[in-house]
Amino acid sequence: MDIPSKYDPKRVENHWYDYWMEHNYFFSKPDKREPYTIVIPPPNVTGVLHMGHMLNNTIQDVLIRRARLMGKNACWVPGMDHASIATEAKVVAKLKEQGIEKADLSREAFLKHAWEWKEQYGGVILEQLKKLGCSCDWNRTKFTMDDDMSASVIKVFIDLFNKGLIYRGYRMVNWDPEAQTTLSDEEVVYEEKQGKLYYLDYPIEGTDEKVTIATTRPETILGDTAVCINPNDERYQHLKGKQVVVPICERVIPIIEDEYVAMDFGTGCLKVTPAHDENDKQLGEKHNLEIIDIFNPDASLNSFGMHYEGKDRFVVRKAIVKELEEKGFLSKTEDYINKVGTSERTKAVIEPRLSDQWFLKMEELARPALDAVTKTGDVKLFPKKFENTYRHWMENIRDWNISRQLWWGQQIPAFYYGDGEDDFVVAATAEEALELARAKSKNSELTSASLKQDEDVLDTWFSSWLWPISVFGGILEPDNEEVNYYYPTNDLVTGPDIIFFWVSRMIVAGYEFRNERPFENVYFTGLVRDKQRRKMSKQLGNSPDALKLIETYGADGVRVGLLLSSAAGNDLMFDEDLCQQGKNFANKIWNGFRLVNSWEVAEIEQPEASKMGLAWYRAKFNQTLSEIEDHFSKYRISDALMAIYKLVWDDYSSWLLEIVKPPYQKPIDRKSFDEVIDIFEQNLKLLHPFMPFLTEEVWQYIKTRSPENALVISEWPRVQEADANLIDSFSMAAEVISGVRTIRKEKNIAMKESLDLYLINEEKLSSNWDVVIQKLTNISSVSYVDQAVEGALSFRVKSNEYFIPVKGAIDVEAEIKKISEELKYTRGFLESVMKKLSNERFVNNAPEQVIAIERKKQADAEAKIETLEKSLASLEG
RNA sequence: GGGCGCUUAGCUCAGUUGGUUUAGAGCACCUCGUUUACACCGAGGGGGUCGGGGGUUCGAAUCCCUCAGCGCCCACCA
Repeated sequence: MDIPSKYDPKRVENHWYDYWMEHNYFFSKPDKREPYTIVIPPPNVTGVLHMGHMLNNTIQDVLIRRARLMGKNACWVPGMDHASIATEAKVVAKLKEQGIEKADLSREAFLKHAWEWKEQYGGVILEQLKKLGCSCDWNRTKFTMDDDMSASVIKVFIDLFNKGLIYRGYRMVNWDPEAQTTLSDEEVVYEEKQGKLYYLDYPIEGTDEKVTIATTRPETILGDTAVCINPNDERYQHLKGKQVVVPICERVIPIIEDEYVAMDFGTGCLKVTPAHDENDKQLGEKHNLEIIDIFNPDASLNSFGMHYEGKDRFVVRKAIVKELEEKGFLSKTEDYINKVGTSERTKAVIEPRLSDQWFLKMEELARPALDAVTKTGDVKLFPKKFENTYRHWMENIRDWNISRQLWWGQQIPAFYYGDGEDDFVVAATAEEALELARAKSKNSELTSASLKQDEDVLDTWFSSWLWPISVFGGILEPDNEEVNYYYPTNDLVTGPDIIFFWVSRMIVAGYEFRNERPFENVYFTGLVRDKQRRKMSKQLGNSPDALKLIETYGADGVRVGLLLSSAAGNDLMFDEDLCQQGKNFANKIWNGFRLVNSWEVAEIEQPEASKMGLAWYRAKFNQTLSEIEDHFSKYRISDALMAIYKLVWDDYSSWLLEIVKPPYQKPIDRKSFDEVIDIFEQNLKLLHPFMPFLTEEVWQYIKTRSPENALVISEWPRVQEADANLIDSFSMAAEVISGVRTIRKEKNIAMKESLDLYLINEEKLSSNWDVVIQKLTNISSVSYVDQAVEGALSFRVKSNEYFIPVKGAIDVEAEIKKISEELKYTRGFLESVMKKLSNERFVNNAPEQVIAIERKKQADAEAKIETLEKSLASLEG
């Protein structure tokens, strides 16, 4: 039977994924085993697979698959996030294409469209994750707007409201005029923009004098309700108690005094617009100023904008500057770079806006979550550096604006029965609300028709912060079997960009609603960038098509490529060459299998070389395995993979297989063969979390396996003691092999021409390795001698000296040169050692062990120098 | 403006409490090779005064100071 020399991922990947699904290997339910749980960071329902997802989910799959192999009850919960702003924007855009305006639809009609959209387009990404090999328990797929998930959100809202932690407030919020909704502070991105500072003259009422203020937003003068000076400002003492006239609208406003004003910025005179600036609003409250809101929700001017009514704020800015200039109010303009808040989602410039919003008090809630990371270590962040970021945030936490002026999401369960500030109740259903409202208003005449539910929905993160609990029903049924078994989860893998949005809030929710951490470890991946360190983005078009990559390199190749150079928290400079490396590795493993598979087995004696090689590999394997375990324990996934990569490529393929390989067209002995197969299977187990498809394919090719014996559910090898002596002595033998190969190469001696090897065994190296050396270098005899062999090529390993007599004259001069160089290096080395040893203070202060090491170095170097000098003398003599 | 972090071979990074050869890996590079698993390969090789300067120490890539460059987070005085 012919096996192709190239591994073809396309041929096998779908097959094995179907096989895994068919046999329910990813399915998890509570049992006696130890659980190992990961909840997926739910991708947006609008999302398509990009490189960030690939990296993130590959890491999760590695962790889950390894846990499964370790005999744990591995449970990876997949799902999607309803992503209110993003999704609503997509649906609005789609409707617009069909000529439908959201404003013309009822809430119910819009939501119907939204759900239709979700059913039709949503969740593509989950199908794509399957292509990547993700072993999620798909039976558990959750959506943050599933009935039970929404019910959990509402329950939590009511609970927090009843605890007095949720309040309604008329506050300055970040308004996105394009999406026409509020954003939380975290959703605002500040960008440096070249702007101008306009100096405007305000006439002082009843005089010919004027006062000059500086502003970046001249259009807001129509909302001015005061001018403020610093009471300590010598320049403006004469203005105290006076009033000024606002240009254009000619409103008369007071001059107030407050130390808040910086005397050294601008003119030291500040215009106060309480409706459109957070600081101005605070000034306004302090000084009882009128609030004049001049904007419509879309940031066009309203009737306070006078002749600018209906025009956009930026249009008005230009126009009003012109008008001010014409009328002589503009004294000068300066270039000014300021940071402008923009919407993370729509990129629109944020407008500070006063409105009724819902807030969650965070300070008290945050405390246990802060301690869990910074004090008790109940929650560990990888890499650790993010603990600082986290601490800083949690220590300065602000109240969370949880209302959004959207329809797609969980509608806030507040019901109004009157116009008073406090005329509302919070309840899960309209019926309960009515009952509460009747009691609260002491009006038994109230009917459901007179109740009006709050129009707004809750911030998407207000549902996803419950994710690790709510996916197991832990909010609605806090004592159910599932949540008791799976919660707290083990590892969370996500990006550092959502540490505040999501990670910190989940920790808060965990302690508040279950009195327990939501997860033990958080692994932060880096950002996937391109070769030039640019972020991957649609606009730049530098983001490769994820599915195309899988098509080209195979899922395993892409997984390995992504993982090879991505330490936790480090950005990954993605380059397709990495996937090529992954693909090459897959092929290497494939061919390692092909070779073994081609061997004919016979009942013959096991060659000594094979016996040695196999014993050595066992030791090497165990040594590497313990390194791998160490890497995993520190979440150094790339390092773990690299260790396996080298084990399989170098130790297994290049050394072991070459050592045990039977001569051409000769059979291999049964014992060696069985052992190689066993070793290969152990390798496949280590590789499986990283390269699930290839390894399962090969695993099932080696032997016929029943579904109970699939690789995906086999057993992760246990660390056994590694024989360090075997490893050391082999590495010396490997150097000898390398020495012979170098000579062959330098002298152009073909491999098929056999050679004789002589050695002066100063190191007392065991002769057991001779058979291995002979086999790998085609040496026909090894002889132990006391003296240098005349007229032979030579090389040294430590203080051992090796000689290979060759036909014809050797190039004495070249030999002398080579030896002289080696001598020079060794003498230099010895010198550096002696410098230390002859330093009294070193000898007196350094630990004994360190001195012993230096003495050993000295002895080795001296022995080697002696050898080299002898060789040199004999050559020159 | 405040805070955190980074700077080690061409590239991406290791280097664990300062001491195991005058610094390691993978990739890339160079040379040779159609050896009967694999050219998606094999063998061999070159390449770094550990960002600059100063200090502590018997000893510094590793600790301290300083300068330079880069990145991230937070704040946001018109």
